[in-house]
Amino acid sequence: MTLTKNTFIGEYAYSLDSKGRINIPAKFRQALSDDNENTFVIARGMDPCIWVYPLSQWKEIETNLRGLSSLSKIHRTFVRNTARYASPSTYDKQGRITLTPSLIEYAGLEKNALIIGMVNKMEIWNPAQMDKTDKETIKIDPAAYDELAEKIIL
Amino acid sequence: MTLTKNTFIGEYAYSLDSKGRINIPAKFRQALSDDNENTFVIARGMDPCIWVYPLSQWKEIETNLRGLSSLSKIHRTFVRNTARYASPSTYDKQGRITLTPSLIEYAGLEKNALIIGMVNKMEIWNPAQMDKTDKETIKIDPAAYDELAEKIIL
DNA sequence: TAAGATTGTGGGTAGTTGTGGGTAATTTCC
DNA sequence: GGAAATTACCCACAACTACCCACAATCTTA
Repeated sequence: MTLTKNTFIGEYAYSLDSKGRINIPAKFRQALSDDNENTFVIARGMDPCIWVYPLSQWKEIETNLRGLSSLSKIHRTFVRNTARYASPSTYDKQGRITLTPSLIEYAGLEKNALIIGMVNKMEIWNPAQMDKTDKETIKIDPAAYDELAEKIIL
Repeated sequence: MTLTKNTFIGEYAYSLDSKGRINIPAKFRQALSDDNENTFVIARGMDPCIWVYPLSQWKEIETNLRGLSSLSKIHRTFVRNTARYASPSTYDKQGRITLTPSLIEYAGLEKNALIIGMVNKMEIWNPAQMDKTDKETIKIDPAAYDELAEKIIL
């Protein structure tokens, strides 16, 4: 059952094979709209994980990046860091995409991987790193968190 | 007799089968509006239970989540924690949805389960856990209750 | 009250999904 | 230009999931 197009939720435990390929959950593939041509764009996440965008979503990001002036150092740095490690990846007949060695290293991926739906994109984590990050969540300001929940959750 | 569409009240004692399926009370299914396509979205509750939203209700949450920028750490964490354990589930010809192992574990569900109407969604509880939580309710600040009474007429 | 319809529960089966590996085409480097 | 390495495409299989049928208990209706 697919919800909204290009929308991803849920968590999946998959594995990386010796060729650096990883399966995209069938539900996520089915959620892709046709104009994505079976293609995702992988990039460095802000957390130690890989971000996986549908191609169409990434194109919007590119448009936004274009709008940033290179006169600003912060902008230049942001654009560079975002674009630098990004790479398109079309999934094969079995539904797998190939990750780049650079991103695998950045996310500290080994055999096991966690794929997490983040609504407009997905994240690929090393399970151990995810655990660690989960534990740090506790340190987040509870008041700010509750305020968010108040606004978002029904 | 169904009251307002997509509105759930009442309590039901059902059972979880070996495949992780649970019946949705017929009254609740009949209360679903057609645009839900016989589908609910299950997610982690704030209490140790499973929250079950009508699809249309969940889509509103998704829209809200989309509005959060991934540049903010607290936003990322919030989106992840919310989306991660959520999963759509269409009920079968017998009126059952399938729960995910992760949510079954989170709610501590075994054979018996309590389904409780929460107006805009429903909750699935382990009966023992519900008892325990009931007892803790006594500890809730009476002043906060009074404040609510100003807003809600019983 | 009796017959019929509906509801909750159990289980079987066929199609789908995730994973491993092989082969051909392409690219890179000497 | 040719060999080695890399990449893209294809096939195969095991595990799982979604769909289907069956039945007993309960509720509805005539």
